[in-house]
Amino acid sequence: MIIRNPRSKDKNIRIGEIQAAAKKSFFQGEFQGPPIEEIAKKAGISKGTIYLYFESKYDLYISLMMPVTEELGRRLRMFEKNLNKKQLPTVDEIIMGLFDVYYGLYKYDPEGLRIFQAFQVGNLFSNIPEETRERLEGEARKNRRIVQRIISKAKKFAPRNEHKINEFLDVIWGSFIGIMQLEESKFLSTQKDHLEGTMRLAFSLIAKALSSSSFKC
Amino acid sequence: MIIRNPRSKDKNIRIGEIQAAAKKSFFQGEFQGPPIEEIAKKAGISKGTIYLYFESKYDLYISLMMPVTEELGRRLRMFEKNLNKKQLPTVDEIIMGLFDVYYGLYKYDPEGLRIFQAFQVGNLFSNIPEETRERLEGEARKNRRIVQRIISKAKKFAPRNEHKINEFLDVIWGSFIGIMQLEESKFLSTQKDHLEGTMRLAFSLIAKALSSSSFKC
Amino acid sequence: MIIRNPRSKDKNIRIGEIQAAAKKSFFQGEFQGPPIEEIAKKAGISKGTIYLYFESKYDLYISLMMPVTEELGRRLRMFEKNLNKKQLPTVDEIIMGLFDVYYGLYKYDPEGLRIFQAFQVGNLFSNIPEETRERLEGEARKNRRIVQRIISKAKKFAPRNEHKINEFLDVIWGSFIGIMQLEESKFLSTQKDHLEGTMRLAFSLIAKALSSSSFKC
Amino acid sequence: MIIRNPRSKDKNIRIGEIQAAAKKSFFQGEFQGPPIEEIAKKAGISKGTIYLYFESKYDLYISLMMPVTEELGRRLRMFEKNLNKKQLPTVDEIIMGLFDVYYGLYKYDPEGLRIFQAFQVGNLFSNIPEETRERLEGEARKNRRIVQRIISKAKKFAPRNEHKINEFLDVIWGSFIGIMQLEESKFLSTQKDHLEGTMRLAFSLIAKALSSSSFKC
DNA sequence: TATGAATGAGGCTTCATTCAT
DNA sequence: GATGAATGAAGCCTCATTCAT
Repeated sequence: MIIRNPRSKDKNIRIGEIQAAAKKSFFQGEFQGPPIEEIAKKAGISKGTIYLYFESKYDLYISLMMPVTEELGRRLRMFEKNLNKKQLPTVDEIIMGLFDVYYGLYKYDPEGLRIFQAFQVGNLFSNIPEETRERLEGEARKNRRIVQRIISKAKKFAPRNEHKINEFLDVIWGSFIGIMQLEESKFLSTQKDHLEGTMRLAFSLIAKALSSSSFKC
Repeated sequence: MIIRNPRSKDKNIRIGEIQAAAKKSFFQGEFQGPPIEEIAKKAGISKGTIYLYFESKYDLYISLMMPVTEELGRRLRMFEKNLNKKQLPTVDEIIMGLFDVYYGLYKYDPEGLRIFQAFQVGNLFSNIPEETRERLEGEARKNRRIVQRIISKAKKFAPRNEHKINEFLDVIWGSFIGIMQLEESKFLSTQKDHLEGTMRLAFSLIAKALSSSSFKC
Repeated sequence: MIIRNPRSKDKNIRIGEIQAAAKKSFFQGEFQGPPIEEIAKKAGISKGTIYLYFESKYDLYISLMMPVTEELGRRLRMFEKNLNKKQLPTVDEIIMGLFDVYYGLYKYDPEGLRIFQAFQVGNLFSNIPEETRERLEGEARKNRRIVQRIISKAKKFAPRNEHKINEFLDVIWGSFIGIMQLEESKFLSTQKDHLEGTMRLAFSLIAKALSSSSFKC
Repeated sequence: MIIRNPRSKDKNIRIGEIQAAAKKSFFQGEFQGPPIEEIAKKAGISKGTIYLYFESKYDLYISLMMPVTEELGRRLRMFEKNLNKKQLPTVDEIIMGLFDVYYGLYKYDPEGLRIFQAFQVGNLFSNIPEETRERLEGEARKNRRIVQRIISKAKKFAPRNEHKINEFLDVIWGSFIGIMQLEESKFLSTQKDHLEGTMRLAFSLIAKALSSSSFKC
C-alpha cells in the first residue's frame, strides 16, 4: 500500500514539490541533437546514408568531439615550439599566447567547441564506449601536460605543488569555456559580440595576477 | 527534380559532410529531461497532476530557473548590506566575498544552477515565452547591478568605462559557471571534488590582479 | 585484397551459387508477425497501448504460447482422470482418446497452436529470455510425462526402454503438428478441410500398430 | 467519429484482447530470411548482382523450393523402378523404402526441406505468382501420384476409396515434416539427434498397422 | 555483368499530453 | 483535485531495391 501525498494541498507547496522532483532528476535526461533526418537534409543526403558511415546518431555525435581536442593539441604544440625559440618569455607573453591559442581554436571551430561543451553539460559523456572515452581523455591529458609545460616557463610561476597546478589549469580552461558559453548565449539575444574582449580581459587578469610580485599560487 | 549528391564519393569527404551538417544543426536539438513519469514518481504524485500545475514539461523546466536567480539576488543584497557596514573594504575582501556568495549559492542549490546552465548550453532559452524571459532577464539585470555596485566599492577598481565593467562582470560570472561545470564533470569520473579550491583560486587571481598597482582594467 | 568470383559465369552456375547461399542462411532470419499497428487496430486500441501491457512485440508473441501449453495440460490431466475410472482401457481407447485431446485442443485454439508451431519453425525460440523458456519447457515436460503415464496404461504397450518411449511420444506430437500444418496449408488453397479425417487416420494407424500381436516398440 | 474502447478496463481483459488480436493476425506476418547483403556475402558476390538473377528477395526464396520437389520426384521414381524389379514386395519393404526416400532427401538437402516447411508455416505461399505456384503444385501432384502407385503395390493395402488414399498420403508426408521439424527444434537445444530413430519408428508403426490382418484403411 | 553507395518506406518504441473516472 | 490508461506524433534504425559507375 503506497502512502500517497494527501489529495489536496496548498497549491504552492505542491508546485514546490514538483519542482524539487524535477530538479533532482533533470540530469537523468540527455541532450538530444536534432533528428537524424534534419542532419541528413542539411548534408543533402538521405537518412539511410548516415547509417552507412556512423553506427548510430550517438556515434556521429561522438565523432564530432575528437577533432576539437586534436586541433587544440596541434595549436598548443605549435605555440610551445614558438615559445622555445624565445629566450625569456614573460608571463604576459605566455598567458596571452594561451589566449591566442584558445580563442583561435574557437574562431576555427566554434560549433565543435560548443558540442564538446554540450557533452559535458548534457550528460552525454556517461555512455560513451570505454575505448572512445579513453582516447578522448588521453588526448585531453596530453593537452593539459603541454599547457603545464608552457606555463612553467614563466619565471614567476611558482606553484606550491602539482595539485595547485591542476587547479590553475582548471581555472584557465573552465573560464574559457564558461565565458565562451556566456557570451554566445548573450549574443543570441543582443546580437552584440563581446566574446573576444571579455575573454582577453580574463586572460590578462590572470597574467597580471601571476606577474604580481607577491603572488603565490 | 531534386539535384542529388553524386552517388559515390570519397568516403572521408562524405563523412566530413555529414559531420559538418551535424555540427551546424546540433543545437537545434534540445536538452531533454527525464520522462514526466519519472518526475511524478519522484514527487510521489501522478503524471496527470503535474499538468494541473504546469502547462507543459517545458513550462515546468522554465519555472526552475527563477528561484536560482532570486536566491542569488537575496544573497547579493545581503552581502552588499554587510559590506556597507564596513568602512574601507579591501579589494580582496570584496572579491572573496563574492566568491562566498556564488559558492554559497552553489552549495545551497547545485541542481538549480546546473539547470540554469543547461538552459544556456542547450538552447532552451530560445522559445521561452516573452513575458517569462523578461522577468528572468530583469532579475538578472538587477543582480548584475548589485555586483557592479559592490565592485565599485573597491578603491583600486577603476574601470575605464561602462563597457569594461560589463566585461568584468562577465568574466566573474562566466568563470564561475565554467569552473563549476568543469569540476562537476570531472567529479563524475574521478570522484574527487576540487570545486571549492579551484573556484577560490580563480577568485583570488582576480583579486590579486585588481590589487596590483599597475592594473588598469 | 578480396578474391572475387570471376566477373562473368555461366548464368545457371551463378544462380545456383546464390541459391546455395540463400539456403544456408535462410534461418538466420525470423518469422515476423504483422506490424504492431495492425494488431492494435484489430484490438481496437492504439499502438502505444500495447506497450502498456507488453514490453515488446516479441514479448507479446511469447505470451501467446504459454496458454496453449497450459490448456493442453488441462486436457491431458482430465483425460487421465477419466481413464483411471476405467478398469482395462484398450489400446484403441487410449490412442483415440489422445486424438480427442489433441484435436480438441486444435478446435479450441487453432491460432495458438499455429503460433506455437511458428516459433519452432521460425527460429523464434532462440532469443526467448531464459526464464520464460524454462517455464515453457517445464510445462512441456510435464505434459510429456502425463502422456507417458497414459500410454503405459495400455497392456500391450511394452517399450524396450525410456529412449523408445521418447521416440514414441515424438512420433505422436510430431505427426499431430505436421498433419495440422499440412492440412491447414492445403485448406488455404482448396478450401476443403480434411484435418479431422487425416488426423484420425494417423492416430488409428498408431493404435492398430500397437494392438498388433507382434509389435515390439 | 471513432468509437473507442473504454479508457479503462480490467487489466487482464485488456491483455486478453490484445493477445486475441495478435493471434488472429499473426500469420499476416511473414518469414523474413536474412538481409540480402548476408546472402550476397555468403555467395561471394555483391548485393546488386543478386538482382540481376532474381527479381526480388521473395523471388529468390521461391526459387529454392522447386529443386526440393524435383529431387523428391527423382528419388521416388528411382524407388519405384527398383520396386518394379521385385516380384512381391512386402508392405514393410514398401513403407520402409519410402522412409529411405524421405530420410535420404532430408540428408541430401536439409535446408531445402526446411525452407519448404517455412513457406508452409510462414504463409509465404500466399503471394506466389500463379505460374510458379502451378508449377510447384503440378510437381507435388506428380510426386503424390508416384507414392500412390508405390503404395498400391502392397497386397494388403486395400483402401476403401480415393479419398482414403489421399488421407493416407497426407499422414505420411505430414508426419515426416512434423517429426523432422520437432527433432530439429529439439536438436537445437539438446544437441542430441534422434531424427532418424524417431522417423523410422513412425514409418514402422505405419507398416505394422498396414500389415495387421484386420486393418481396413 | 558487377558493384556498392544511396535511397526511403516501413516498423519498433518512447513519451508528452489528454481525459474519463 | 487526482489518477493513470490511452493516444499518436515523432524519432531511431533496418534493409529491399535502385542505379551511376
